[in-house]
Amino acid sequence: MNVNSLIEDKFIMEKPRQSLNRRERDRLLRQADILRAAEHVFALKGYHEATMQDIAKEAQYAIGTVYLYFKDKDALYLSLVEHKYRDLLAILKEETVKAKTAKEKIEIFIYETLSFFERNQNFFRIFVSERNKNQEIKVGKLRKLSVVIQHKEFVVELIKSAQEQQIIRSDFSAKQIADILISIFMSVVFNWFKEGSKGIKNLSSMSSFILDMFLNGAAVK
Amino acid sequence: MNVNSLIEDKFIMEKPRQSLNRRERDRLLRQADILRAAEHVFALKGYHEATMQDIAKEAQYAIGTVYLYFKDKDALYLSLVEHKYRDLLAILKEETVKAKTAKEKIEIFIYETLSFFERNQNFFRIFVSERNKNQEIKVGKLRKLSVVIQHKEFVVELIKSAQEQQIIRSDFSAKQIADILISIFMSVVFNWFKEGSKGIKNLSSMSSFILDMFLNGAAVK
Amino acid sequence: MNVNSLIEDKFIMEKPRQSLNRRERDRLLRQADILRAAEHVFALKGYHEATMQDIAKEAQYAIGTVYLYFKDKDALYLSLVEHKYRDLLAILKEETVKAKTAKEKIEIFIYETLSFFERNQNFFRIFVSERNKNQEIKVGKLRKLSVVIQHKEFVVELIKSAQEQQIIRSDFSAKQIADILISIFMSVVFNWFKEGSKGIKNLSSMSSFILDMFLNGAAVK
Amino acid sequence: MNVNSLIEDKFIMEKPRQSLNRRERDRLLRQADILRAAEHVFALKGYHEATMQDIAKEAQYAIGTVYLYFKDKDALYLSLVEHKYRDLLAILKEETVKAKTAKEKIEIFIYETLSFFERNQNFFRIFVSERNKNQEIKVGKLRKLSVVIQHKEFVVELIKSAQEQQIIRSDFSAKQIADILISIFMSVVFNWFKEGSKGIKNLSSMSSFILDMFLNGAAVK
DNA sequence: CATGAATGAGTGTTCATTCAT
DNA sequence: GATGAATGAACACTCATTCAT
Repeated sequence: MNVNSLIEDKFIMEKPRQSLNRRERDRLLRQADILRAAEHVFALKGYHEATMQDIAKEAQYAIGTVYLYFKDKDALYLSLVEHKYRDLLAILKEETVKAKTAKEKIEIFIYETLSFFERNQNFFRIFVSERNKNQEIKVGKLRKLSVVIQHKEFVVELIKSAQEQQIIRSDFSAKQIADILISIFMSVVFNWFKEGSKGIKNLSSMSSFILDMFLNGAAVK
Repeated sequence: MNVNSLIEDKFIMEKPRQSLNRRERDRLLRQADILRAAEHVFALKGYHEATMQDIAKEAQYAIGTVYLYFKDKDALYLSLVEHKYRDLLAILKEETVKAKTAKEKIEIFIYETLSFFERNQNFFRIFVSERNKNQEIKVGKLRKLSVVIQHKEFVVELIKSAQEQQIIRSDFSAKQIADILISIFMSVVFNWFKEGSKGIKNLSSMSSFILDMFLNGAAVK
Repeated sequence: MNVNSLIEDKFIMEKPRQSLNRRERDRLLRQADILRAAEHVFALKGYHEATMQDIAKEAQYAIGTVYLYFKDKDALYLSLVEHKYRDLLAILKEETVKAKTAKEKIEIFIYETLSFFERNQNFFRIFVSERNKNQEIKVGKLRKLSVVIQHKEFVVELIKSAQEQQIIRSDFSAKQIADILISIFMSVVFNWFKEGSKGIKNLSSMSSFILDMFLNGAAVK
Repeated sequence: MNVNSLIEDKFIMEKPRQSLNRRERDRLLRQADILRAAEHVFALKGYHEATMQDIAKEAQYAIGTVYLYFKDKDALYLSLVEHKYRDLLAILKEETVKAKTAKEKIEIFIYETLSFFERNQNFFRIFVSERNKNQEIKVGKLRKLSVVIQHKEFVVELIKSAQEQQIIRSDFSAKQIADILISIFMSVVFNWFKEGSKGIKNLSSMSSFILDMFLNGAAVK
């Protein structure tokens, strides 16, 4: 968990009084500890099998402490997902602005997301578990998390501009095509992790496989 | 739940004594009731949030009765998934043999699966939930359910023969491509259901969208 | 389970109408079947672990049938104990009358009881389990079972007459001494069964061991 | 439940830091509460009829609290029996060493055990219930509880040394004779409790009755 | 009468959450 | 603020008993 993204949470851009900052910084440090532990445990066991006790132990805090930082299990989970998405989104935005063409942007999007998940395998499991979940009433709030929506919109915008640049076909909506891009992406990453050590394909070759399949499809040309 | 598939379970090809059949048929009818209820509840709440009580109530049986037909929650869940997959697989096999070319087979595969999920929206949620789940130790047995494997193999074989017929590119493995086909498929169906009533695209147009994206990709040609 | 003792239950000494007798005899036969099964299962698993299903299966009847003959699990259990005690008591009375002296009667009592338990090892487990149980509210009714009381009284009478004949000391009550006799007896039989095959002492030698310890005690003379 | 015996569990012979001791002592206090409640309830209802809820209520704790101290019902039961036996055994060892002759030791053994059960009537019921139980698979582990075995061995050693000192006859094994001593003992205590208030014999007279019957038997000399 | 499917109260156990220290 | 013991609602599952066939 990137502490920076936590600090941003607060938008404390007021003049930083030292004593408050110290307190605040400590708080964020602990929050990050707990989120790190939660990520590990949720990835390992899934939402329901993971207990708050597990997470507290992994974080090396008492269970009561966890509740000091997160109102309940749900909030912890949601916060975890939110921060991760925020981190990912920050990277994507930062890197894609460098590119000129929409195609380059898509390439960068794929490469950077791949690389993000490589560094965050635990989160990938959670990410995958969460896509597609409309059930689980409580956790369902996820879909409304603004970062998740922002991430989705980011991809849609990517496709939209590619459509404008005549790189992506325009006979289907950007949203539909964006979903398909993400789907293909997830499928590839999923297999990558499942195969584990043996595959160890490098990121570049995987990137180009995804891009190729996405752009050109499976048919013989 | 299709009662036929339940009845097939028994391979009762012996001379059908009426009295025995009656008992047996009753049993299967009730089993189907419960599976139907389970499908509904699991789809609505997911595996963990669904309680045996919920399912019993939905099926209008007492809790004990459910246990008369399924040894535990896990067995009920597994049985549900297994039967659904079996139904789907039976349809797919039956319909694809009619086709001559591999391309036709893929078309039929898409159309029939689409149509199956249209009739089994509840199961679709479960299906989606299950793909991607490596955690959840017990439920994890699912991946080993032979019908699930058979279904996967069926799709791989479909791709393989399309590769042999030079319809699908051969620079990637049939398995990789099969995964992508299923991914695209799932993504489309997922959105279809999410949009609910408003979209109501017809099956044929959706089929051709999936096929188009799968074969030709998203790039402008 | 001795069918005779079951028949006695009814004290039907009225003129035996044939049709009724037939019905009645059938009924007793089934009752005996079930009691036999219950004896086996209760001995194996104990009262609580034994299920009515277990017993029905062992008896090769449907569960409903068991309830046709015994009002509930408790009644079945009680009936079992009662019949066994009745059988034992009948034997003891029949055999001890043959003896002249009180000492002979005691010898016969020991020998016959030993021999009864040899033939009814299953019942012995139940018998042992039951002695000493005041807890288990429901089963506690046992202590009031008249046969159990009769059996106890029989032993007390045995001791009493031995006291009158100056064979047994009179400085303690017959009841106290009777309890001790039974205790010693149970302890020996318990070990006999526990040791199982290896010990295989014969009945006579065990009888005399019990009698010796009971009469002369453990002290060196 | 004697808190001392619980504290001994820990063999805390390290320098007793106060803070640690406090926590630990609290824990043992609560454990003792629960064991006390369990003793009461198990004695009253027996193992199976006693519910964890009953015990929790008796102990005035919530059900979850009981599980904080004992992993399951079985563990609670076993722990109870173990602690009681340990207490008894400690007393017996402590008191019998004071005696010189084997006969004195036996006298002390009888007197102290009598006195222990007078203070632990509830446990006596459990003790009696447990002797004689070979069935009940789980609870059957009891027989292997080392304290139970140690207690038995203690009595056997008592008899053995009495045999060596020519006080107890040697024509039967110490084990056989030990069993008989315990049997007689149990029988007397059992009646003592059953008669309840009216009997109120004093311990000394009961001791000598047991010893007399055990050593000299029931025969007129 | 015999059957055994159906019932649902009751049990052991877990775990998110609270709160006194 | 930090702790973790205490709580009790909730769940999966069992089994004695009933009753329609």
